[in-house]
Amino acid sequence: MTKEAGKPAREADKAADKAKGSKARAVADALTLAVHEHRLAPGLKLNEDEVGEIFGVGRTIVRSALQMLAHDQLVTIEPNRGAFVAEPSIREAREVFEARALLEPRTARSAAERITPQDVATLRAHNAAEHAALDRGDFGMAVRLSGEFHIELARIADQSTIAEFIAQLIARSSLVVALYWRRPKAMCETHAHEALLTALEQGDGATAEELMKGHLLDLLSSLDLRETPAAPRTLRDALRP
Amino acid sequence: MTKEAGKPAREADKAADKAKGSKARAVADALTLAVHEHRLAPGLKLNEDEVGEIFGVGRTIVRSALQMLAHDQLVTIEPNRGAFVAEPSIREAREVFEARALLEPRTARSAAERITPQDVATLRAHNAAEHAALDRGDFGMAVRLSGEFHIELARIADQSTIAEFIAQLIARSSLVVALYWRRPKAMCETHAHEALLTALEQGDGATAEELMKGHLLDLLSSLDLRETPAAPRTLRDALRP
DNA sequence: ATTTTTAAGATCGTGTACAATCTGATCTCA
DNA sequence: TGAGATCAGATTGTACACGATCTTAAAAAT
Repeated sequence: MTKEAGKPAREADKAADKAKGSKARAVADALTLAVHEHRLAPGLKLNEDEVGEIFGVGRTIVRSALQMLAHDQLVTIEPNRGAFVAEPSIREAREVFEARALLEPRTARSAAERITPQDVATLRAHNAAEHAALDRGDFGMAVRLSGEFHIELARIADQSTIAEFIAQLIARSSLVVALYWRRPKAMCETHAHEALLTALEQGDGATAEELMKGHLLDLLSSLDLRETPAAPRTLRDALRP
Repeated sequence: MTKEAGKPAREADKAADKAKGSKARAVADALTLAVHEHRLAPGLKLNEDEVGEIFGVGRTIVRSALQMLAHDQLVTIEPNRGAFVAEPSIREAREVFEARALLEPRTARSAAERITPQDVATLRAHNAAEHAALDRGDFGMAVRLSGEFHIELARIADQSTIAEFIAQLIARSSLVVALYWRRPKAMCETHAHEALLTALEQGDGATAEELMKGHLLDLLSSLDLRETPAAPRTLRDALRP
């Protein structure tokens, strides 16, 4: 009996599951969450020793986690310089939304065809939480929940490969929003999500696809992606705050 | 100052080849290439010490490279067990082609709108090399070149984010082909590529999009993705669905 | 005073050693 | 003989130390 008998509750084991997967994954997930909630500003330097100290792990773990994030383009690793929270260029920002425009509308249609009442309940809960966060003024949490809505949709569509891509794009979108957000008139977003939700609930795939397409265009148009003059955006300047 | 006299010796060639990326990237690229050429069979165990010995690097580098490949789902890392060349399930195989169907046709259209004579020349060279490899009976090289055709197309479309996704999907497609290929009547592929090339050369985006869509469907239909594959690859896979 | 040089400090890249874990085989007992 | 326990070998997970490289800033020379 070297091992505990059986496997206990699945939901309660979530934390243990991550710890078991690997500490590096746990650190990477924590950092990703922080990016989703806009708690890590683009350009911030992520010192390996410092991060390791915070999470109580060695530098090896931190390095592994940072490499994961670098692969998702959430951080950029400059050789012999260190890791920094990524600062997506305007071009990259456009590319991210271009990719989302290719993936998400069709995925929303698929989701509409397979959605279950349970899924609807989950999404409604997400929506409610997002509203609550906005009313509370917790913009970070609102951005995170808004992104999770899209990720959950991809998961419902039962296409884990595409869902993985979308998750990456959502994370990068959080950085894009942090950099190029125009005005806090984002409230339309939650309404867009609600309209989507009703279409999904009725199994109306075509409408869901169109709504998602429009939603992404709205999001894109709410950004300020004009070319910055002379681009004085060096890392040194970015680190000045 | 005298950098050349420092420590060139045996690593000079590799340093010149991948001067920018680290050694880990070089190892990862080499392994990826081997997968593309069907030189690494799915399910093969990649012993860290062994790989390190082959490439003349330490286990740290190998570990980093394997983590990169694991992120691309080219290898699966089982905790305390090691790394194995991935064996995509039938479901994963379908998902890969589903994702390609979403990304590549529209990307082909974009490529047609931006393609330059230089790009056409490059693609023609690729095509010729693919034909030559097939005539020579070098199927591994043919598969690799066929994949690179698609990747190059995405690059021409000037959407590096989407190109990155497609590159991942192509790599996984190589594994899928290795596992589920039906018959060596793949010659249609090269003709499909040639038809695409002419459409691209004429800037006919709509035709290119349609051709790509059909090409991907042909590819998918040339696989044997029946739910009951007579070949449960390994006992481990059979026991761990 | 400005520019170049130089040195110090800090950070990252890599190899190596040790601990944890798994696999496979041997041994014991019914 | 067969099932279960135990142990040796091997492999991965992690921490740590040393060397390489970059940044920073002071100091010296023009």
